[in-house]
Amino acid sequence: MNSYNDDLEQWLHATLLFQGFSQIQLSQIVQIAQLQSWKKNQLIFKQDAPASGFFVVKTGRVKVYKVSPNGKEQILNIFETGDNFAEVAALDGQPFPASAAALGQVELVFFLRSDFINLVNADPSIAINMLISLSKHLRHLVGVIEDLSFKDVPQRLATYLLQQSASKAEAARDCSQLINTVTLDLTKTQLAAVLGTIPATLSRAFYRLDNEGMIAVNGSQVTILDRERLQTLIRIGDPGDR
Amino acid sequence: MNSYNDDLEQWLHATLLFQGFSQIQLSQIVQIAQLQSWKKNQLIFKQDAPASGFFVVKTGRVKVYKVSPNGKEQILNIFETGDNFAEVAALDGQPFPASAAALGQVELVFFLRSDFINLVNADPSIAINMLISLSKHLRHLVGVIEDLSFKDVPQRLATYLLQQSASKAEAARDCSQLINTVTLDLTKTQLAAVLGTIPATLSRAFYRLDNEGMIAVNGSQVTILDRERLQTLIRIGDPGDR
DNA sequence: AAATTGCTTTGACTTAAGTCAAGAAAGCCC
DNA sequence: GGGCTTTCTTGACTTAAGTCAAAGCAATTT
Repeated sequence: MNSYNDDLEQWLHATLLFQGFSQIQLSQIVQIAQLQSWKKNQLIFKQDAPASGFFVVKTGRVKVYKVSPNGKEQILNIFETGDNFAEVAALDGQPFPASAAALGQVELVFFLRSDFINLVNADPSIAINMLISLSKHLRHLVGVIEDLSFKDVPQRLATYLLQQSASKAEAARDCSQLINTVTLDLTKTQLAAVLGTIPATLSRAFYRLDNEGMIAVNGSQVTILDRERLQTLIRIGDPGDR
Repeated sequence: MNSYNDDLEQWLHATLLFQGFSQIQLSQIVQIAQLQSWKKNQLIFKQDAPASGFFVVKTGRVKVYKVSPNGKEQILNIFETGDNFAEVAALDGQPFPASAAALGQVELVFFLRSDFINLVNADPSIAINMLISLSKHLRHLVGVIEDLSFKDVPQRLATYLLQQSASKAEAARDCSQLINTVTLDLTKTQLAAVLGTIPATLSRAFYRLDNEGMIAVNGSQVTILDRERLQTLIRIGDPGDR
């Protein structure tokens, strides 16, 4: 009950997972919360390892990913401040279905599975927000499947850029201009793993969209030059001459 | 409170979603349950339509799938007796992320979103089983992504056949022999849609595994001749001469 | 049983994308 | 800033898998 815990309580109250919770509930949650600190590229948990619990991102970003026997990496999701991840493992007690690693310096709030299960059994209403959270993750994965199954790499890239642009536009109410420049917050190797491809192929996809005048690439700065054509590319397929 | 409802109550009690529920809870649930009957190939709900509620399969099978702008179909999951689906839409109220259709004559138990939300608010413990259910669906989708991202079509087919064989072996305690014959309970066109490919490509994958002596195909009867090689095919890639 | 319909296989072709490797660019550390 | 490492791009090549279309089967109906 020190001010440190009060801070954490305040902070957790602002997350999607714990919003709307009562003071009593929050204080119970804080009591089982454990703060963790991870350095860049550290492995947070590994695929098939026994599930210990779940996490909320305090600061930094985390990638959740799978690695194939051949070494190809597929990033399933990237979690940022306020997001929670690995609830699945905390709920059903099965091993982690994927691995997680810190994309940079990361602070996490960790909840041990057994502690959390006790809490939910004592007060099931705690579980309700988690349903919403799981639903969101499920929808995201459906989107990933859609991309992998239906779209070629340039289409996936176009989809990604428009999504980034949209979420950036939503975050800041900067009108028109800035919305059209997306600053990639991943290396292109990481972006390739998000889009289910490899760096060489992603590089060629950037080249194509740039070459056809839909975007202008300058390092990690990508300017959207022709939203329309990017959108029709995603819907219909190749519009340009080749 | 007639015998009809009693039957439904009994039946629901045996499903994963409602197991462990009290008599009181079950009777509340039965009160909001609606029985639905669908004919083969009927559309149960359509992608992007407003979410009305969720379903439990009483009899028959249902496919949940997406269709690309080009008309390619990707089946996300096939649900059988006792399974529930579309909980996501019932929980977050967002539109359905995919479509669902009856694979044959189907009986469903339908729960209207608003009815169910009321029930959960009144008694949050009802939500706990749903967490497990969502976790299962999430894990399944991760598996689909893994297949699409890492495996070629013969590998996905091998994976499917071994899974079917394993689940068949689990269902019946028939030893050795019968486990090695899998009867496809989908048309090959549907199986192609499950595996994220098209009939022509699936046909060639069957040919390859057959030709290399790993399986013997005879219509919808597939006999597993060499489990070992199927397994190494999935892990490492191509073992045979070509 | 003939006929319509739908499912499956096959063939020839095209194309997207992975592989491997080398060079270019960018970032980082003393 | 030089040297180191990592990331990114490009080229030449290979291969998996989609496309289109035709033919072969199967199943169902009348």
